[in-house]
Amino acid sequence: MTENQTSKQHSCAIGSSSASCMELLNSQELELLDSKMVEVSYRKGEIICKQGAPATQLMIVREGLVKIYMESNTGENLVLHIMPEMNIIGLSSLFEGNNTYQFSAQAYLDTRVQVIDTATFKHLIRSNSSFSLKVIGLLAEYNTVISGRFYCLTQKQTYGRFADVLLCLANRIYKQQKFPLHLSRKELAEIAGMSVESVARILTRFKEEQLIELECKHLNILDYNRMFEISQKG
Amino acid sequence: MTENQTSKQHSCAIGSSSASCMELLNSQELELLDSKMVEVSYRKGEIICKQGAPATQLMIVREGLVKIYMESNTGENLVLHIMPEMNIIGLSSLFEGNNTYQFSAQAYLDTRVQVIDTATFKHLIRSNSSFSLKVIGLLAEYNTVISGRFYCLTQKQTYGRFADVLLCLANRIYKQQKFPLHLSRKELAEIAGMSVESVARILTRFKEEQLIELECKHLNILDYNRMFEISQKG
DNA sequence: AAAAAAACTTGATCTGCATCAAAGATTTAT
DNA sequence: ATAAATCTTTGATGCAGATCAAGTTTTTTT
Repeated sequence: MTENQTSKQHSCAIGSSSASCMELLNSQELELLDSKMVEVSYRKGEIICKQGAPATQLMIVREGLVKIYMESNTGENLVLHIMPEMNIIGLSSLFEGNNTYQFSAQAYLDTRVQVIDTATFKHLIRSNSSFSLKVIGLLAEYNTVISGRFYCLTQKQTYGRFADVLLCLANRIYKQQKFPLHLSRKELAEIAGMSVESVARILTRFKEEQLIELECKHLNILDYNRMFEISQKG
Repeated sequence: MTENQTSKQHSCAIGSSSASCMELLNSQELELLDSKMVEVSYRKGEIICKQGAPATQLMIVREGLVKIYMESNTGENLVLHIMPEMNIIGLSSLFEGNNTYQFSAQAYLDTRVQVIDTATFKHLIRSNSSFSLKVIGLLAEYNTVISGRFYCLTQKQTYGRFADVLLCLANRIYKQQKFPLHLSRKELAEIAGMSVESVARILTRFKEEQLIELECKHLNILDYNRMFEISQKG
């Protein structure tokens, strides 16, 4: 399970860098931030922000796991990004002339965010060049994450995509090959861009082939190399 | 053909804002830029940068049209973005720890670019906060463009996707409903994420239904509203 | 603890679109 | 101008994966 392997597969919904850009602020800036910032907690499943709503603020994820997605008229959501702590929701609404959220955000788990208005955030970018460079890095990374998912969902087929999702969970969230599967089949299906039935079929197939083990809601990737192979071939 | 309609359809490969961030530099910074910058011309079809190659420089498109795409092992390319002049190639390779291009770039038309090393570019970001804010805006826009295409190619089906491409060409590139169709069926297919045969079939169908007119390599969108409707329904 | 609801699995069918194939049109080379 | 190569169109076939349907398990409610 080398990081090198992970980086090649361009597919994961989660970025690799920890987005701790707040560390770069000086005490005065931190003070400003503190005075302007509000902390909000969301329960699992609650909507954090809604596509189309006025984007007057950014949200920094401090704890939990957030799904960033686009809503379609058909009711099917397109998951763009999954954000663990230290990521920033709404950065791409920062660009001029764009005053609404392009995406919705929902809590996968109980989540705590810090809300900051865009004006203050822009002020910090202006006043602190290291901070600004870090924000650019963050946006660049979000770009890479979305492009990777784009590639994965359009070029690979179901087994490859699903292998990708499992590897992503193992590598980026739980950081071990055996992990608790909090997500429902429906949520997995949404992330992998396929039907619930396909998820069920692929899981049973993976079990049959001894690729994974699934007991008491814990998933164990038994053969990491073959799983990686499947994710690569598509 | 209102801009409002255009903005709703989240599908176009081309951004709307002109990325003239260079205007924000002062004379000293421009001098630095000039001394460091090299201009390179590419012929139609030539590769400007290659996925996986070391990303030591950025390229500012000054003239022409550039395709940004990911290469897959199957030979099929995924078009992420189409950049007219005043866009910057390689911004998303700016993030720390990422030293290779994630995408390839190829000239659709004869193209002139200005090449600048990332170190100098980062220096400019640090020294000029307006410039840095503009770069953030640009990256945010690229994010939106890619997400829109992601949505379009995964949620809509062939007719909707193809209508989108035609509208994108009309609105963003040629800025009129009748325009020269320089792109081959193969290139159109690549942009719309479908086979060449599907493009041919859809075009004849659109002609039959009097939605478009195609003579002497000029395409005319006869019924903009219905085309828009098709692009929306998917 | 029983009943109701939701989540999951498995098989059967349907369909959008790619692929294959072959003919016609256009461009490029000779 | 003719031949060769490439591009485009149109029809026939095949397939991955969605949808439909029905049964099973798990979770929630009462």
